[in-house]
Amino acid sequence: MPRWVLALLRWFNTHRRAMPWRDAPSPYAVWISEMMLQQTQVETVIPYFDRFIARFPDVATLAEADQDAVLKLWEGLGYYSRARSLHRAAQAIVGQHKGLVPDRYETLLTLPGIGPYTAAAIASIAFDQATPSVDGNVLRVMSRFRGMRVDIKAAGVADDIRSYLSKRIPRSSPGDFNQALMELGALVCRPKNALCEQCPLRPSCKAAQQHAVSEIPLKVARAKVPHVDVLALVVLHRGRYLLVKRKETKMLGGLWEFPGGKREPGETLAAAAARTCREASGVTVVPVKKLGILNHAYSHFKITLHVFEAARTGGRIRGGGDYSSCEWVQPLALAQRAMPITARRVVNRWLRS
DNA sequence: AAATCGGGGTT
DNA sequence: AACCCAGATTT
Repeated sequence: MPRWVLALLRWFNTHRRAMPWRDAPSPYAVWISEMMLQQTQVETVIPYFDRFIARFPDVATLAEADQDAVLKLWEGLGYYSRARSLHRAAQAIVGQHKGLVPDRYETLLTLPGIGPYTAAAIASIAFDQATPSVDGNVLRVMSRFRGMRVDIKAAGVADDIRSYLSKRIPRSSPGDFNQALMELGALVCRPKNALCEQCPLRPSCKAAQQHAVSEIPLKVARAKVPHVDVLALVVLHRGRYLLVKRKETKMLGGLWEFPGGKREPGETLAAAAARTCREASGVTVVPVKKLGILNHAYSHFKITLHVFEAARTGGRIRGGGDYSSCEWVQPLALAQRAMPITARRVVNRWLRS
């Protein structure tokens, strides 16, 4: 075993953060936590994890739940395909794996939402399989450690590091080894302002030796994200609000929001309001009053959401565009619907006073 | 290989 | 405002 591996494990023993899924690490808890942790910081996940485990304590409970209930507990966490995949995987585990989370890397890979990172994390942490889990932290830590002046998002880099680590991951505590590398990336070998003087890997770190820690990994310019104006219509009719449900295959799939859509070039806000509401829900409206605007940034575009109060003039509810279905919902029932953060903010800002 | 898919924390 | 986060899936 290389000397740095032992130094890393010793460091982890004294610096590991407390996390609820580390208290009683059942395979189910490890799986749920790893799904939530994809592209999401530890501190953000903790309250979601606690609520999720309390509501869905085991695989069978999750498999039997309605997707709406699963999405509701995911509300605000983002990347909602993770929740839909998690739900489908639970049903696959019940139907094809006797209700037990698979213990082999290759089997885990066959489940929805589980890729190379998550399969390795579950296999190592829950089942002591010596498979390296390579996430963004590990890519940064190891690219620095080995002095790799590369774009860590480029093809083949993860495979290279996975291969490198597979020859060095200890058979005795592979889960701790994987978690230690990630913990080190989060606490010490940070993207900016790395704390090299605290690092157990410093004696062998190529980037530290070359005074190049701030230059590795290579930073690559990102494409600028476009901006679009989006309409949202708050339609109150006979004491109920009009909501539309987004198609599963679309962004924010399975979530409920106020009808609306993108404004086309040259289109007035009022015209766009009427058109997008009709196309999304089948209900025709006239905007009555502008409630306000919300700005929001997604991964690959930014929006300004123009929120209008509108009055129904005709039409009947139906799905359309990005939307699969449509309902009139009582005000008190709005809280139970899983909504994207923008729609939830509309409720909290303009429907509560 | 590149694009898609959220929301929030950090700098 | 840019970058990043215990990535996976689709195009």
